[in-house]
Amino acid sequence: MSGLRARQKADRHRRIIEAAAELFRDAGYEGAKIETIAAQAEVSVGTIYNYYQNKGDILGAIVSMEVNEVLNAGQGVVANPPANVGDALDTLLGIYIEHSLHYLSKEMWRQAMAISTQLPDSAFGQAYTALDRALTEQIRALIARLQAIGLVRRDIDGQALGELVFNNMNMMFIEFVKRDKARIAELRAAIRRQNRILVAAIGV
Amino acid sequence: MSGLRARQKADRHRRIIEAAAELFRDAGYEGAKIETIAAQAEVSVGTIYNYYQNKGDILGAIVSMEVNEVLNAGQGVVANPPANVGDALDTLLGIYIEHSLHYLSKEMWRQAMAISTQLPDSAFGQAYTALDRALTEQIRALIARLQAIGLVRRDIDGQALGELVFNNMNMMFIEFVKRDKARIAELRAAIRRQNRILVAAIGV
DNA sequence: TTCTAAAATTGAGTCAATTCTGTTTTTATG
DNA sequence: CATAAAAACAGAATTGACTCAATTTTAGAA
Repeated sequence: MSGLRARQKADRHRRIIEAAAELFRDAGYEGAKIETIAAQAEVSVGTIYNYYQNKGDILGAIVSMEVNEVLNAGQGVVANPPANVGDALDTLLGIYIEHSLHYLSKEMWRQAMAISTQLPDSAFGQAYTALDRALTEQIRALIARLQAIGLVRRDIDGQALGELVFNNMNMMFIEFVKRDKARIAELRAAIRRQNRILVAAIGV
Repeated sequence: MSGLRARQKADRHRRIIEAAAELFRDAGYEGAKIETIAAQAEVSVGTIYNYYQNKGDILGAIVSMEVNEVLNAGQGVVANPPANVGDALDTLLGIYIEHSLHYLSKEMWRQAMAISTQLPDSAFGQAYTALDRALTEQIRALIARLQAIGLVRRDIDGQALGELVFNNMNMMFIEFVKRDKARIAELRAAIRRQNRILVAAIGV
């Protein structure tokens, strides 16, 4: 079953994603018509719906690539964190934030977030929630690491703290993508300021 | 200019909101067709669009009523908070959460949140952001009150703390409305657990 | 009362996502 | 090779939010 059909399938998947990514960037998510994506990918409209359940799922595939890359980059920090709680958190969250606009425009993020809330049970909705959980888990792992090193008090509830840090960052990120004018540097500074309260509380 | 025309206008507004609220609840947001809302409100489709810019704005009007009610209820807690930081936060956030499903179903919340992210510059998007800010401000006011009473350390950055608490609650609430099965009691317990870290850090 | 400009209403028409159904291509089998 | 079943494709048809030009209603002046 890995003959012609499978190859064509993979190729069509790729063509659709590439066409969509380009059009989403150029014309925006709403501006990119399925018909246009289909034309550019050289498939029919029906075929796109054979590959993806809806327009959102196409965007979802692009978002997944982005977040997985970020998760990968984050592993390095968890394995070898800066020797200071504040910097450790700032470095990990900094990686998330700095990577975030690499493939996705703010408008694409807005759409992706909206869809994941609107249709939490859709393929993309579930994938997005899983990605959020993976990020939370990575922050929790960093905290556990800092506890092991002795930089964070052992009696701190690492799970709760990880959720708190992720939730705050994520909410700040949502507000960030909602305002086209907002700058990355401001976002990071605001999050650092908020985390300072936590850092003071959990340091040994 | 407060004659017949103004009265009819107010009456049509009310009829549209009432019809929409009922249909959103019964058929869901997507399931409620503008045509049906118009029929039930005894106006034409065009008239609805004369009163509201789009379907989301109709939902927006309902959400605003809900949140304003919650803000009102919260004032009492800020004016007269429980004599204990953990309880004070829990009481205020508890009011928000317990009221939240009074007029709005989870599905309606999901749609409202999605629209506010998707179209942050629309009438509703801006109103929603303002409501979020008002809630954050109320939490900040509670913290300031607790500082004044002497329950919270004066050197704590009240603004940053307020944002942290609100962002975390809001994110948890988003996850809550995304899962139809999630119970209010569980949500409150999870938030209490997260806030415990903060409470330990900021108490005198 | 009658008339007129402004305001509001109407519903048929437009547009784009999604669905549906008949056709074509691929694979597996004899 | 021939062929039948399965998988995938195509694009016309449907659906529902939203627009707009024509019509109706209202407020106030004469």
